[in-house]
Amino acid sequence: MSAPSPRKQHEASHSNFIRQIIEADLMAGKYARRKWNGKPGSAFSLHNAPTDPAKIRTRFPPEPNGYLHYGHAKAICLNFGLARDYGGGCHLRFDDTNPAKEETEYVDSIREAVKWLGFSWEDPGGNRNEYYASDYFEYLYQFAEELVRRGHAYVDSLSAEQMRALRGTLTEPGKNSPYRERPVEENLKLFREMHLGRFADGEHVLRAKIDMASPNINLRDPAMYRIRHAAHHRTGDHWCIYPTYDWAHGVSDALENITHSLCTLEFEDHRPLYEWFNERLAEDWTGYDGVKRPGLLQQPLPRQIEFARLNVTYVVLSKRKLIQLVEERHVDGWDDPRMPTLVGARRRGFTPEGFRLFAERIGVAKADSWIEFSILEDCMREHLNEAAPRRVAVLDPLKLVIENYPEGKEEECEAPNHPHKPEWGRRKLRLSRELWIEREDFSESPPKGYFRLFPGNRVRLRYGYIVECIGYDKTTDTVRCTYDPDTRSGTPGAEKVKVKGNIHWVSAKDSFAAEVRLYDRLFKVPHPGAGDSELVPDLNPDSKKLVTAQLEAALKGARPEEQFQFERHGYFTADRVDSTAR
RNA sequence: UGGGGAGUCGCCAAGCUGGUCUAAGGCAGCGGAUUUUGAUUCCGCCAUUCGAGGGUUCGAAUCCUUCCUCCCCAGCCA
Repeated sequence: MSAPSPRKQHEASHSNFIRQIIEADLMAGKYARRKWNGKPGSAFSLHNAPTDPAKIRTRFPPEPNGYLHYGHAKAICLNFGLARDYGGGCHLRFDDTNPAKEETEYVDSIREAVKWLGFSWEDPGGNRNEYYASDYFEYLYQFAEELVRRGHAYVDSLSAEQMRALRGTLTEPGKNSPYRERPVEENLKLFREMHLGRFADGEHVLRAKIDMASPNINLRDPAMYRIRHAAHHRTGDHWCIYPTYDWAHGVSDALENITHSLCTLEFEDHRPLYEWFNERLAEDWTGYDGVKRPGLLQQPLPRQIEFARLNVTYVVLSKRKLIQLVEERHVDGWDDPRMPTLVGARRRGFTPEGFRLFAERIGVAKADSWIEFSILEDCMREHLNEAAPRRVAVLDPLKLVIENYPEGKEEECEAPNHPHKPEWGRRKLRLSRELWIEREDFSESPPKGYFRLFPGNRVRLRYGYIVECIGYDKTTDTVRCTYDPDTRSGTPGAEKVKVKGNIHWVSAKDSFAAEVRLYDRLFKVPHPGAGDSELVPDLNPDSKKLVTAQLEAALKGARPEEQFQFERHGYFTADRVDSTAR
């Protein structure tokens, strides 16, 4: 009978430049013939495979060397959201090409964070799709040898400093390395010896042979392999040469059948290189022996698309700055509720639903932008307003005595668990002569416009009676009141007296004390550490406050991560790490 | 001074195969209504203007052109 609310009818446009690209590709059937057998592989290995059931494939490719933060949440929602919306799959790929920096510990935490945000990396065909760049080391090595054979790569024996000197500058072209014209056979021999561990770190490096005069510095013969005698978190000591990001990333995408490879803006001028590598590998090649060899990668090749990374005011997301906060102990660790990490956000009470709403609300584009922190907070409140049951908590308790209320008498007042959801039921609050109220709800000499408790004023005890303040006893720090027995909430005549103020309370006898932590933004300025300025002076000294609150009895059994709205205060979460209910 | 990007309301962001744009939507803000949370919900208001100038056109945020501003790039990091 009722029409949908007009507000819901015209949902905001979710259109963005990435969706347009995908929709155009889908329309053109660009990726429709890709083959897939559930296992990343070369053109040869996929030759007889069936058609890929996933319409598109995206990937979230974190480097397992730190904790995920708000920025990653945006990327996760984007990649997984697109895959979901277009009948595709999104792979979780750990980009672990650098043995010096990566650890297994982070792999677990990243996996958990993605799951927590509500996403799964299983695809329409039922494949698990959890991959590691290190899974492709063998492919990468074989492909690199092939590029050497085809004259597209060479072993350089310059030191890092010498190489830098020859690279040129932003405005001057680079110069060719003296080793650039090494014959193919010699390159092959040296590369194999690099692989075999015959050289020390840094002695040689495999470079793509592109163009030292390119105005794009990434094309000035970029490194593909470096020698690192280091144990890798997954491959152990099996390798002593490791591929660079530029070499490994595009190939990984291609092996995994990725269609749309999304990354941030700083990789824009890496795209020509991304494409160069994949195109060289995908093209057919006729060797000096006259034998034609087919391309190594399935086509069409993945397409890299760049979007603007997330910036949030009052928040710092650079790894360097986050490490500084932890190491210098300005926070209590990576999962401190004030940290912009996902583990921190979770303890803070931020929710997956809130993050997904946030990602949707901020959109995705190519313009650098700063999102106001309040938008993130609003998204969280928007979800919690729906999802969190209401409870009463007095965070800064002040004693109140109802002098005309009989000693020993108790009454049960009913309060709804959610004002707009009667189906959530009601709970009982016990009213007695002595109560705790919020200190800021009383004023001996009220400022203008103050309509809560002050001598001579009447106010409603939420869900209970109307009381009138008759004084304040300084020595016992107690507010004195009388109540009007005819004004009990929910009874006939309760509305006979109109009052503007409505304050919350808990019974002195029935409530319990508990530590409550109040968190505010970590920084007091919108752009902490802007430019190269110091970060520390920008810290908000009041970002964390501990109070001993009086909580209503129903809060006693709160389970870790259970969330509530403390009426008239805001949202609170039982800490999953540290919540000792008393 | 090389190359690659970006500039639409306080903050995001649609639109950019030219007319339906005196520019969508969200957030914030401002009014007002409901309300036992100074909350929520609801209703209304909120860019004659699209970085600036010039041009093409009957008509431009959308096309051309000049200029301005901001961001990224010289790791054997990602």
